Amino acid sequence: MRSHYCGTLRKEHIDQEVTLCGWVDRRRDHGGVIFLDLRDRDGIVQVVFDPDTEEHFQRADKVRGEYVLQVKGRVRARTESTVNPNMGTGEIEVLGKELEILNASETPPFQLDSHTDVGEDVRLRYRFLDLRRNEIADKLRLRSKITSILRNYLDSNGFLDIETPILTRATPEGARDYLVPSRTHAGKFFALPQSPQLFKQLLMVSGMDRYYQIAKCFRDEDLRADRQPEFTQIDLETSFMDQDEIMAITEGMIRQLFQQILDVDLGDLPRMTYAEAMLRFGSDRPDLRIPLELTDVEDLMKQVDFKVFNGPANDPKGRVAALKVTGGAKLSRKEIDEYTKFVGIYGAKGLAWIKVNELAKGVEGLQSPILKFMPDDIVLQMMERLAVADGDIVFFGADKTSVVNEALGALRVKLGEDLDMIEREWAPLWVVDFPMFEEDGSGNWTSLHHPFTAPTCSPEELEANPGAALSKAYDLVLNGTELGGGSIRIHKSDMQHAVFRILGISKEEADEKFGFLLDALKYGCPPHGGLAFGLDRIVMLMTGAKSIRDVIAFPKTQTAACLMTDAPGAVESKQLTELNIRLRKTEEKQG
RNA sequence: GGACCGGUAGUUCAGUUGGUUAGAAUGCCGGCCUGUCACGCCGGAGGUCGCGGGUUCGAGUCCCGUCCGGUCCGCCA
Repeated sequence: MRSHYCGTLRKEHIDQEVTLCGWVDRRRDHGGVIFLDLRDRDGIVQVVFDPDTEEHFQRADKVRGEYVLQVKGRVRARTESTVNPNMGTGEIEVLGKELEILNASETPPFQLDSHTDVGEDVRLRYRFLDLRRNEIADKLRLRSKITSILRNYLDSNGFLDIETPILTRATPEGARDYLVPSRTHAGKFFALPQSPQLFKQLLMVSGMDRYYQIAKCFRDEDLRADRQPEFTQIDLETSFMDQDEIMAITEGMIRQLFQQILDVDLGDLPRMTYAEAMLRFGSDRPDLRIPLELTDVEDLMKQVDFKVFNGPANDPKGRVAALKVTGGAKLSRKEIDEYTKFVGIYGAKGLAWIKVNELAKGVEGLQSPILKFMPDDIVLQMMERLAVADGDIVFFGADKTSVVNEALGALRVKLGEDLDMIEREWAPLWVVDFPMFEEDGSGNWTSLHHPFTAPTCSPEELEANPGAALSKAYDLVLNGTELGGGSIRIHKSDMQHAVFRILGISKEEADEKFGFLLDALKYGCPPHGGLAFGLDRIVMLMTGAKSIRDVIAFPKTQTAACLMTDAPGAVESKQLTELNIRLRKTEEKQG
């Protein structure tokens, strides 16, 4: 039906007869001449109809926005004064000779041109129209290109694309499962996978050696701007590769991706231990674009009355840290109050600060509501350690370590953005040497990664001191976003049982939930490990999208609903009967 | 589960201390126009102020509840 895509026409097509198909983006009727901007997936081109072609001119007169047209005409150069530099096709236009209306359109609920500002709820209700806009469609096109490059890389490195089940059983990975009732097993449920974790490990036991999958994953947890209930992972697993080898091959994948899509060389990715990241940035996914760091000052503060910081005094589980902000003394009292409120979100009970006005005057040159609670020599020692200069401000946090890290870590990022301190466009790194376990506050251990992650020590050492154990886990972080993470897995039964014991999972429970994995470990399981990248987040970063919804064709709202299909919906009682399900609450709203 | 922001014409928004007939822009409809490109000019239609209750002589505006959309905390690798 067509010879060219609208957006691809250029000067070299001049004098060619073309047939175009597309939608009417805009129509400008000048009485004696009608301009139609015709849009398809590749862009927009101006088509001109004049009364010489009377029948077709009359049709062009009847055309409205979003009508679907087939246009035959000749490409011609625009005169110098009518060139439009804002359009890719702005140097040419198509002189329309024939116009066929393939379909009419009602007036759309919102204008689809690039100038329209429209609420996201309306866009999501009419997502099929929203996606017709090139600025949205372009993100999906880039997503397709990204998956294509990743597949090529993995294919050429010997990875096999193998599908794993969507209907599976509940996994222990922490998140709430989406459940699917079984008709043939009354009272039992499938779960949708939170990730293909156990299946890919079993594929290694099977000798598949290198596996990958672009896998849909499901987690029934509350949403965020970068979290959807169903999302996509680039999931991979390898046998007989150690941690460095896996990191090297996946780092190569991400570098090639950025090279080919954005022409950006990410270089060799630096590595940082989890402990260093927490100490310097208060986060295990530090945004290294921002030149601000936390500094421990607990030793200096030992003699100081901690009540001024609203924190627990000399708590061994606490942390006292400072965040120096270069040039931050210009912040107003009101702005500091805003930041105080901001850190309150993370549980900080206050935000102490010292402004450095004129360091040469010593303590006299400082300004702060907390100075009167601190000995002068301590203050000056601290200023020296922080290497402050005139015009700086220093913020302090003193509380439980987790509160200080989260509050000052978030404040660091916010100040970096607010004060326009972002130094470079891309700052990737690996975070390594994660702890195996963390304490949940009531003396129980939980996995920091997941229970199949291998530690760096023996099972005996692990059980002797779980809190000190490190794991062979690694996260790839870019601009403060965790792009992906993985680990070397446990491939021996005694280690897996040791981990289960530490986590308080009984032998019976382990057998019931992961009997198949424990069985597999008995029959020659190779050393193996892998990693999973969040495709949606990668596409977000590469397109600059602020919301994950912008990189998913049909996303869900914050309450995990689809405004277009109105899912989830009620079902007929017959269906429930077949599934042996009775609803506890009678439904007020039907249909 | 919690904090905060928003919901007024198809769309994006304004609406003062609670006061008479709820406005603007854009879109839409009709007319005019041969070089526009977010065309222009003239005219017109278009409203359950999210929903329910309350206070009041009087509610878009105040109060309570509720639904929807969003950002975040908790949660979530």
